[in-house]
Amino acid sequence: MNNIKINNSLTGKKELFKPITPGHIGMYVCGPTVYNDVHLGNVRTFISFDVVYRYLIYLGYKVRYVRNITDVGHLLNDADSGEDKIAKQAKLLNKEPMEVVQYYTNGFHEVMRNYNNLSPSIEPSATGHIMEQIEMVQEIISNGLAYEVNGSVYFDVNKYNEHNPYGELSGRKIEDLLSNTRALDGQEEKRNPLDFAIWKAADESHIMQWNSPWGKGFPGWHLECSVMSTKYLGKTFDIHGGGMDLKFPHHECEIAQNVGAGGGHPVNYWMHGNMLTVNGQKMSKSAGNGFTPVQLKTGDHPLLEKGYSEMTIRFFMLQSHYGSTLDFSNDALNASEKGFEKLSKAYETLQSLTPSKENTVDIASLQQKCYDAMNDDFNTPILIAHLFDGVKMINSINNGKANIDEENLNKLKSIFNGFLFDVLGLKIEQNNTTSNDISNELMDVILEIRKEAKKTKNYALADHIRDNLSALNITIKDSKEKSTWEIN
RNA sequence: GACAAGAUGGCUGAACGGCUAAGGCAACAGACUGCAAACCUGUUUUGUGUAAGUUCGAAUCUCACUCUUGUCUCCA
Repeated sequence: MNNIKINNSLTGKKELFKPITPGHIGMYVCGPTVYNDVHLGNVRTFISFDVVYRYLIYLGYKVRYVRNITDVGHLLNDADSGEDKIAKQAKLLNKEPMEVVQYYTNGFHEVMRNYNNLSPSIEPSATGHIMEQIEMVQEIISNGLAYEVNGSVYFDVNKYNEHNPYGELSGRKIEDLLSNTRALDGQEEKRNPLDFAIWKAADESHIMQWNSPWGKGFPGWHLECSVMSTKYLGKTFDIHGGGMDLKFPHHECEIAQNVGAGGGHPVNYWMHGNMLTVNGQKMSKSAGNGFTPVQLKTGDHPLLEKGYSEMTIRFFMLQSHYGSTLDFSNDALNASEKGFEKLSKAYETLQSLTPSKENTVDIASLQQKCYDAMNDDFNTPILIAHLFDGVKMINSINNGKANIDEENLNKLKSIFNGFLFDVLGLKIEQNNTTSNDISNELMDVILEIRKEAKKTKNYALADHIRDNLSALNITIKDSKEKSTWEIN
């Protein structure tokens, strides 16, 4: 079996991965809050963990992958006293909260599909687990780690910290946190500024609320992940993923809640994906520098020179390691577009290669390198570099400069199918030549005329066609068999 | 301010003490072409923020400095 190493954010070290139950893996990833469109930064995180999921499956593990939908409980303003995000958007749009939730959940799923992410095994929603959340609040209270004030329940961080290291994940010390706490409104109910709401009382103006032992209210944001991961993966599970920006306070609170409810430390390996930046700044909803997937596809954004396909973007993201920041720029995307084209073309060439008797390429070693790359903390950029070694082999064989026998050819095909498609989740995009709309038919006519002109050595006409099409942003690409075209 | 991550060639981005610092893009040359483009092949002498230290050996470890980013309030 393969030895996978994972950079564990809890310890800050690269550790050998050992599942709790051999052959089975439980993985939880914090999903989106469905109150508006996802942006590219969100997409990056989900692609990163999609590849983790895909690789573990590829190795033969049975993986239960849980990714939640947050549809309540995300407070908008400071100090746990603001409005619920979903409820606010519902008021603005004059819709039922669940209507908002459904709309953006659908949109999220569509984006995930377009980027070729696999569906998680379970995608639970916070509103579907209100009872379980109430139960966990009760457990925490009964363990003396939470207190109720005016119908709200707060987690007692100081008390927790007496026996447990609050801040262990993010490397913070409680004294530092205390000394740096800002004075905020709406904290008068808390005994300590670090305390956080696990249940929040709702007045009548709140349009999302449920009955509870403490009156009408709604669950705190951090609670749902603790509850749902426990319910579906057990009190301790293998991998917990999420964006770097969730490390504190969200994941820190999650640990505290699980421990506080008597479950012990919930996660063996914490994985955090790094941020996508734009001109060096974090892409975020609040900064307003986020591209929606649609804008990226069409290029309809001031910072974009043109549109890019989903697979170009997926490839672009996988060319960096999930733990590193990745800076988004037109140059970088153009480079990825070219690179992915080259890879796609080589894949098509691979299908047409014919085996020979002798063999001059080392496919076994290539395959081992691919596994090694992924085993080393899911190092997709290295894997891609090795696949480009494969591209060079494919082209050499195609040019007659190298030979491959049947056994190795089959192995090479399985490497590309396995790592390119199954693991990296890329797919070859079809050109516009297969569809049969009118412009394709017109272009066929034009290219046929040009072909005739070349045949009769009427180069003036052939060049005239090429130049005038070029003026329309249409590029003709000649090859030995036929000419193709594309719009720039 | 506290804590965390980081600074690698023209751009992007790997490496986690040990052969010529990966790969992609760009540039240049060749091959192909009627000529180009595309595809293919090859090449790209000064590149690891600054200054010290540990070591036989440092991009990698230690110290200082400069700068960047993130978290500390909702965010993947």
